[in-house]
Order: sequence, then structure tokens, then C-alpha cells
Amino acid sequence: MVRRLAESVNGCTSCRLGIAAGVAAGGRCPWVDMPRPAGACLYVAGEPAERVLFVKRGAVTLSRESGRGRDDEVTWAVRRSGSLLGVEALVRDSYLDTARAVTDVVVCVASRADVDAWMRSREQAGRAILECVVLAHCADAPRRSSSEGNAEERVASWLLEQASDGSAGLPRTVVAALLGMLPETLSRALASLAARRLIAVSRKHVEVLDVEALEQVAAGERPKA
Amino acid sequence: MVRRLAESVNGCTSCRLGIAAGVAAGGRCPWVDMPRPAGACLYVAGEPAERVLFVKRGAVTLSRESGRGRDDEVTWAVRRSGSLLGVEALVRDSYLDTARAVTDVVVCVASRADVDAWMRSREQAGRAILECVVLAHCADAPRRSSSEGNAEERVASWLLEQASDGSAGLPRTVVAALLGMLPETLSRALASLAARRLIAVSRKHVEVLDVEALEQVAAGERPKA
DNA sequence: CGTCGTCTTGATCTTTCTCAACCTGTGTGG
DNA sequence: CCACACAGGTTGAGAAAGATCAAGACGACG
Repeated sequence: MVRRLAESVNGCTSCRLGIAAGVAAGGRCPWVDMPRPAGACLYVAGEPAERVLFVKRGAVTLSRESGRGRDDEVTWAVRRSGSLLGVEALVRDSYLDTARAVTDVVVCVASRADVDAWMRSREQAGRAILECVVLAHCADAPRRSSSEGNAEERVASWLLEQASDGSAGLPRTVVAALLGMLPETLSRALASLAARRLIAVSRKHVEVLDVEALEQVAAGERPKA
Repeated sequence: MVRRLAESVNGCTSCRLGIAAGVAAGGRCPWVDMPRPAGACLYVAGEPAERVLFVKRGAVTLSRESGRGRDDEVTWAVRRSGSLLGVEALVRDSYLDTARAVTDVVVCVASRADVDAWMRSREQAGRAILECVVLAHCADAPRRSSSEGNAEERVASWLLEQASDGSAGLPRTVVAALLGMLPETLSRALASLAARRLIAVSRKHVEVLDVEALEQVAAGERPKA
């Protein structure tokens, strides 16, 4: 599978926010590192939104209660290195989503007050934050539902996108939720694509074998074979 | 139906951006009014992103090509008074979405360069823009797909949300797209709810009659009647 | 080696998509 | 002023896709 690693931010001198803070020139960065293991919960929907987070390394899922039963929440986005989490802290009192690490992550954390102060004190700060927010939202394509192609089409699109963004390794249940289908349906779609040799699947990995054919499937063209 | 009108911005002195620009104190606002009739296209996905727009009055839909056939685009969000459109102009070269006025609208327009200059020259400008962007994204709930409740449930949720945000009057086809279903399915769901006296539907309007019962439906509880 | 969580597979049934015909309000031209 | 055409919306019958429920396989881990 072709794989381009998502931007991974290690030192603060190569981090968008660190640069904006002028860390290389001795500037103080209000954001402090916080490593978390896979599975950790970073914040919970509804709790007071006091901190903004920046993903330095790893992947984080955002899920929101769907309003039905109590435990009924829907994972609707994945955020990777370079994006901000919990920016709602800047405009409201509580978090809208629950953020969970899907891999081991390193996030940088700053309180709302610190962020506010930082934006006032450094001209580039506001711009850096704005860019992170806008980029994150540009990145997540609107979730697709069944009226926009059947399961196989959506899976094919996902695999093609993923090939260039390193989404590999997400649990199947998460991927299924992102694609608006059940894990069973995802599994069947993968199996069907695998049977046609367009991809190779193991329990943990998916490998794209035939990009062109996959693009046809994603486009809804039915190969007559 | 309970209806709270979306914030409507008439004079620049009551507009978030106008305030940030200090219009009341004689400040120059880089944003210039542009009225457009319902149905007008404000910008098209893929074309060079040179301008950022601010919705002063009215409603605008955003749609994105789904990657399948050529004319195959999916309306995935509605933006109302007080939100910014086309902020991708700040971070990329082309628009991601196509923006179309669903009602008569008044939008304020500024070129990317003007916005950049404005943000550098006025401290409050960046903050105002950031808030508009974040608020807009907080407002749009992730689209639901069939695995998150059947058509009736999703329609019920929508009606309840809409009751407090003035989404009334959108064409059925648009609403259907936002709910991830076909117009036919939406129509049937509305008819079914109307048959049970939870709502009253006419060709142009939908009125909620029984909020509690509707909440039950939205929550997936099946009334045994 | 056995247990657990996650994923896969299978059979069945519900939902919604599809395609078609039919309304109904609006605007047009005679 | 009325007939007419048109777009958007509704309704119906049938087919296909995915949800559901249940059981089994696989890999991780103690």
C-alpha cells in the first residue's frame, strides 16, 4: 500500500505552534507536552471546556452523542498530527465531542486563558491557530451515507484516501463508524474486494493491490467481470 | 413550531466583523456587502479561492463533489447569518465546496489579501474570524447515516433541532441530502409522522405538534400504539 | 493452553433505494 | 382569465442493500 506518513511533530522547533511561539528564538510556548497511551480519553463531551489540545503525534477520534440511548455515541472524525482539538473551548463552556487516542499520542495542552493571552501577545499565534482549525476542517470530508454510494464504493474511497494519509491501523469498528456502516458490513465489503484481488486483507492490515480498479469501484462503475 | 430566528446582521455596527473592524468608531471594514438572490452560486468547488465571504443575512448551502459521476455532488451543510464561507482561501488555493444561496442573501466579501492585511492591522480581527469559524463548525452536527437510526428517527431529530434554529423553508431535496436520505424517503417519513399527528406538513412548511412524542421517536423509542 | 476481545461469516428480515406515475402550486402565454 | 407546462413534491410497488442476530474463527495475552 502506498503510504505517506502524516506530518509528525517531534521537536517544538518543527511544530507549527512552536514556530509561531518563536521557540527557536527562545520564545516561550504556552503549550506543554502530554504523552498518552492508546485508548486514553483526552476529554469528554459536556465537561467544562478549559483546555485546547494540539496533536503532535498519533491519531485521535472525535465522537459525539447521537441523542438516542445513553451509550449511543458516534465516532465521526479522526484527527492526526498537526491539528487542534477542543477549540470549542474558545467559544463555549463545554466540549462538544469526546476525544480518545486511538494510537499512543503526544498532545500539547494549553488552557483557554493561556491561549487567549498568547494570541494577544504574539501576532503569529492567532494566524497559526486559525490555520490549524481551518486545515483540520478542510481535511475531514463530510461523512458519507448510503445515498452516496453503497458500502463497497465508500470503502473503496476510504482505502484510496487512506493510502495517502496513513489511516491504517484504526480498529474496524471505528472505520465502520466513519463510513456510516456496521462493522459487519465493512467486513463483507472488504471481503468482497479481496475476493476480486483489488486488496489484500488481514485482521490488522489492508493492502491496496489494484489502485485503478479500486478507483473504478469508488466511482460506482461496475466492472462487467 | 417554536422558532428562534438565526442572528441576522443588518448594519455593520451590529455585525461581529464590523465590530471587530471598529466601524462604529469610524474604522474601515474590508468587507463589502453583496446581495444575491436565492439560487445564486457564490463560488464553485475547485475554482481559485480568492475571496472569503461572511453571511450577513440568509442561508447558504455547501456541497461537495462526492467523487463519483460528474454531476454528483452532495449538499452537506447549511450556513446562516454570522458564519464565514470559503475560509479555505486562507490556507489553500482552491475552494473545496460549492456555495449556493438558498434564500435571498446578503454576504460580505473580502479578498484573501484584504483579510490577511486586516488581521495584521487589527488585534481583534483574527479573533473575530477564528470565532466565526469555530462557531460554524460547532453548529453543524455530523451528518447521520442509516446506522444511526432509521429515516424517521433522523427526521424527528432534525425537526427538533430545526425548531430552535430556523431551518424552515429549505427545499425538501436539500433537507433530504443533509439527512443522508432520498427525497422520497424524507417524504414518507414526514407523512408517517403526520399520520400520527406528531407534525403537520404542507408542501412548504412543517409544524411540530407534539414535541415530547417527537423526542421519543428521535430517541428510537417505539411507541406501542 | 485457555480466555477474552475483535473480527468474520452466515441466514434472515427490515429498510430504503429505485423507477415510475401522479399530484399541486407557480408561472407562462394565448 | 384560462389552459398549459414545469418544477418540486408525493405516493406506490418491487428489488436490492444493509441491519440484525447468532455463531464461529483468529490473534493477543496472561
